[in-house]
Amino acid sequence: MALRYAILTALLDEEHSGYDLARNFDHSLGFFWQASHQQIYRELKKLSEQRFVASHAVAQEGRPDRIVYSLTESGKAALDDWVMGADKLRVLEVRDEFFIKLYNLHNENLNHIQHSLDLRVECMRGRLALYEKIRERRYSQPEKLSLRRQGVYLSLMAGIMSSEVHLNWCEMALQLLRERSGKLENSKTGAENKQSGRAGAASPA
Amino acid sequence: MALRYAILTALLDEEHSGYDLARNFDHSLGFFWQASHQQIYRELKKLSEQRFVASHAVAQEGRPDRIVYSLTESGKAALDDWVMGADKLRVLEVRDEFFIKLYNLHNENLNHIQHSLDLRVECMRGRLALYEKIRERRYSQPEKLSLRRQGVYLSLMAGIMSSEVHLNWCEMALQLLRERSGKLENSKTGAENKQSGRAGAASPA
DNA sequence: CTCTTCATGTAAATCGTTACATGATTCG
DNA sequence: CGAATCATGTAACGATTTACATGAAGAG
Repeated sequence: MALRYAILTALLDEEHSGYDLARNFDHSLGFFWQASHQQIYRELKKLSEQRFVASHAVAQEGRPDRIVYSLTESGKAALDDWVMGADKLRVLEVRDEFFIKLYNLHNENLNHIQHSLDLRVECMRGRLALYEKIRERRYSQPEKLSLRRQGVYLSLMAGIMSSEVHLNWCEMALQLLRERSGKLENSKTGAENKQSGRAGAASPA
Repeated sequence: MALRYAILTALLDEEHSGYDLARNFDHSLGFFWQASHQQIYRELKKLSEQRFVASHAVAQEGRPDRIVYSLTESGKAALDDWVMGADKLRVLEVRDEFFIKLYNLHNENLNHIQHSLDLRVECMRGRLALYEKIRERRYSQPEKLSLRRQGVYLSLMAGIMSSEVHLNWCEMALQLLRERSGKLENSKTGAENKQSGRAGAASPA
């Protein structure tokens, strides 16, 4: 039930096509709610049938028409009702299978896990850079924003803060694991242990 | 596909009933992967048919039997294979409809949003207290743990760090909104300055 | 005597993912 | 020429949620 309200919210300020919405609704909303284009098209159809959004085609040369959706008055009202309704008691639900893998850490997969962490670092740096740019461009003086834009600002800040802390965590984790794989390396070359071949290849401390 | 591996992971150290798993698998895994009891029972049945887990009933007086599941060798092997497999490129996916509501902030729902934030603060404090207790009891000297338990420790730390930062964020948000509702109050009651008391209480960076 | 907890489960509905399809355009 | 991007969609499947159901125990 939240996806439909996420879509209505993304249409508050300007109209969008399904394609636009799918890529990332607005900019920072995508951090707290993700959806594939199939979900969005399906939901847009339903919202359209219920007259919560209105659509009109915009012709383009060569490309297929864009079908552009905008929020109707009743859509706006439904959204406001939902916002005032009771919250789900689910707070900050993270779903990330990497942590399941981390529970299974052992010598044979240590390198693999370290590699995943490296990728995460890259990913988080990119995300942070994007968010920081948005922040500088559009939210540099939060006190002066309208109340609604302060809400958006706060969401953005939540995205920035949790990305930062996750980046810090990744680096802490990598450090701890490097100490470990360093010791592994030592005890292997020292005692001449010939384990499964590619156990401690990369990153010596 | 991740739920099944979460279940197998939870069974690594000790056997559990479906009921136990449903309440929260292990302790901190629940932070990164949630599932209802219906999902878990269904998955356990499948895992049982595939011989990835074994089950036996444990009789109890009065209450219905507990059906206790444990990891089999082939279950362990399947889990290890999955861990070594390619990662989903989805990093730190948060799904929290509160932020959709926050995008819709305006005068009419300001109080409601503030109240939601208060509840979040409570929730985060409770979660943090639980995690810190686990940390003190079982992970006070992370360097000395086995590699696998270091993985669990790192997951726990990720839970602690993101809960902390979310708590900070809530307090920052409340402060910003209190300034706003203070001004609202002022312009409403006229010149009388009766702010809500603790506008500068919390600690942003 | 009702409410909550323990403990398991079925059924239906919705949500989300993966795969496939179309047809023109631009990039290399 | 092959691949990627723009832009929309269908179909099938898998995951998740919500509602319902049972039956005994213990708390208030």
